[in-house]
Amino acid sequence: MNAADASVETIQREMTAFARRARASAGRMHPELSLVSYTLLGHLEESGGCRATDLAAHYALDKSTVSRQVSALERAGLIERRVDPEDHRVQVLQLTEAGTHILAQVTESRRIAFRERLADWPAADLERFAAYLVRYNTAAAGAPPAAHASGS
Amino acid sequence: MNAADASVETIQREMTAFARRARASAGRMHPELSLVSYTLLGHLEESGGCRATDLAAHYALDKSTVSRQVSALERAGLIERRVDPEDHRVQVLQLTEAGTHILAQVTESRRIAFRERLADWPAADLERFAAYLVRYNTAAAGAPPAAHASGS
DNA sequence: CCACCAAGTTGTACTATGCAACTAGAGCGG
DNA sequence: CCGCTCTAGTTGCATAGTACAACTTGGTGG
Repeated sequence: MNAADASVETIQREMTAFARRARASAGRMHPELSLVSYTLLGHLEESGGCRATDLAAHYALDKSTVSRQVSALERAGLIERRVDPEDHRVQVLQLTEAGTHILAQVTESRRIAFRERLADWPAADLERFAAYLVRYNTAAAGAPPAAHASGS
Repeated sequence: MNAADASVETIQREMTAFARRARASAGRMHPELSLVSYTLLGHLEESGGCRATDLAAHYALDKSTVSRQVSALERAGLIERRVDPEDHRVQVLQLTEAGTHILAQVTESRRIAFRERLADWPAADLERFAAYLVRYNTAAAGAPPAAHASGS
């Protein structure tokens, strides 16, 4: 195995290790907003409102899963649904003020946690690391890990 | 917000996005070996055998969770338990040949998937990315994201 | 109008997980 | 040696997230 392969293996292992911890960590940090809810809210904020189907597609989740998450978020008053006047099947999801507020809070406290862990990193390394992650995830979104199995 | 903060935020968002996908992706890739099982087997291989409590501590899982995972893995014939002769409370967990084999298979196919996504990366970037991840996870292990909340 | 497709919802099942209660073994002070 | 306490692990119970399948409702094209 050459150096590049070794790096790939390290990346694999470390990404995996991180992923395994993330959910639980996120839950411990913010019992009120699970990792999934957080990402859904985040997407709504970025997109400025979208359909449940869009969320499902974006996050490779089943629409039933999204439906339930959305219900929970609506019950919690963090998002609201508006029937699209042009297509009554569609519900446009949008953050409420409470949702925007909570999202900002959680984002901030997550940022603090991350910043703690990254405190002693040189700025140049942070930038490169961030860029690598973006690049990696972009590739992953286009060609998911299951590509050779799922085909989709 | 300065450039470093922006990088931190990007890192946070991208790590989160990855984490959210990882479990499902791993499951689709290898229905026979969940992400958790995979990491547990991996740890057993690395450590050359350890106790359930060690696994729980290492992965910040409840011992009951580990106990069930271990039971499942044993049922599947991938690991075996041996009572420690020096302390009959302790079960030393070790990979069986079948476990070693499956682990190698899954590792290989995961590596292929990762390599696909990283195919067009220069070797130098791979190395740096890997190093960043290791560094990040090491810091995370020492000072988990919930550090400011959990204390321990 | 009817057949078909698309967006969501709901029923059901499964997995991972944590907490609490429990069992069993180890170690310690009397 | 006896009980107290600690540790390792198991089990009962509850919860969250997820998928799949069946269904409801609304749009579209013949």
